[in-house]
Amino acid sequence: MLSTMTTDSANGRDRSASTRERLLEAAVEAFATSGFAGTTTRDIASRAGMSPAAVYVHHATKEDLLFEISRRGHRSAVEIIEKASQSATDPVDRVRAMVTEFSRWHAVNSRVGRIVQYEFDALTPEHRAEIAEYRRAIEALTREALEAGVATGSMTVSDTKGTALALLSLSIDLVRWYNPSGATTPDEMAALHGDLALRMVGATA
Amino acid sequence: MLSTMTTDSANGRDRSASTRERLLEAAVEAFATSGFAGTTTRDIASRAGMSPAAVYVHHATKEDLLFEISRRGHRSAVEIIEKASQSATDPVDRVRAMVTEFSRWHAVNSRVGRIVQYEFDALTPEHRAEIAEYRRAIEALTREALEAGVATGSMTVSDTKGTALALLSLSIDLVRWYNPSGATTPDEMAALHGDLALRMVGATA
DNA sequence: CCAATGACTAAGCGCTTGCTTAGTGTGTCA
DNA sequence: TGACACACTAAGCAAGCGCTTAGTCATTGG
Repeated sequence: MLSTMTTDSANGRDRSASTRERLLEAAVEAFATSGFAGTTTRDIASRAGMSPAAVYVHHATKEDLLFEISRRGHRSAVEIIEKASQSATDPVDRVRAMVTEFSRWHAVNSRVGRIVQYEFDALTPEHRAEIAEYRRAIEALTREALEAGVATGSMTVSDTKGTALALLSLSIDLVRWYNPSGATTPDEMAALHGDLALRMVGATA
Repeated sequence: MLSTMTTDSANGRDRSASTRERLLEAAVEAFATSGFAGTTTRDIASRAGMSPAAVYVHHATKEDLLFEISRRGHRSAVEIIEKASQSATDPVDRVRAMVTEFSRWHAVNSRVGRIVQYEFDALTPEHRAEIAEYRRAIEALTREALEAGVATGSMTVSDTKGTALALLSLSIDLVRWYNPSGATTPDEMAALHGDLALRMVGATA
């Protein structure tokens, strides 16, 4: 029989793991709201309902919290765009899928997305180097999709690098203003950006 | 005869005004590099070659420096996009001019642009209210240009509000990654975004 | 049942923060 | 020439910072 653990009957290991996650969630809220430099470790602890020192039982430094959030966020985003890239063989369908899913991800995960996109410079040089790899992968995948479309003649794009960055900008800039409790749903944002992307690459919808 | 003032023979009033500007320029560099919360008043003072207390001779608080930078930046951006809006009667030409000039502004002023776009939440509620007005004006001008194009039949846009935000995203997201000492010039960015904008609104280039 | 383990806290250390105070030096007027 | 005005600084204050230390207490394996 599977564990019927309730919140107040966790064993040591479960308790530790879930507290670690609670602190990460508290850090996401704090960093997304106040930025990394504007957030205090006391703020993170109190959002998680714990004493200031509890943060350091589970995470070595404040920057380690940021790195963990940024790494998970980037890996999730890369996964989404890779999956979208593989979902279609036709380059036009592929570009639509990639932009649609990338925008949906930024709308659904707008709090984490804000940290992912705006707190890159707050990472240590070593951590920044790892994160930079994920970003390069996303840009490369996008550019390759455009090059494939140009090669088959189904798209008209003279500056594939610049256009790839512009496509990504549509999705990424969402985290600056998107309001999860507003009227526009992630699906609507995703569909709009997917349509706009096809126009931007000169594909016939 | 006009003043032949040299840097070391300024009178009190000139000296005061130029020191005030030097501190603002130092604050722009500091805020753009480290963010508002990550910048110390000592950092601003030392970038301006002065003692920490000198900041407070010319500016009441650190947030006042941010507000002055943000206000000037927004006013300049509004001016640019208003002028572009008035430069053409044909809606398609107007949209191209607006996006072209807005992107050029963000590429040329990428340091100030970063502060303008990312430090909005660091302002006091009163200051934030004034800045919000400038932002509303920019969004309204853009949406109106699209509505004019739809009305004359020269554009095909079903969601004018969403598309207006997407057009602005192209320009604004520049400040996140644009490198002034890189290979791409502001003119190139501006032209690319102008072209993409016309495709996005379904205009025949 | 008892020693060991490890999650968690109270208190606080050394340092930095935004900003102030008290004073110095220099150019400007009557 | 001397009193004033004002740009600017040296020193420092109260508060808050990231992080540590020393310890309490509940759970667990033998």
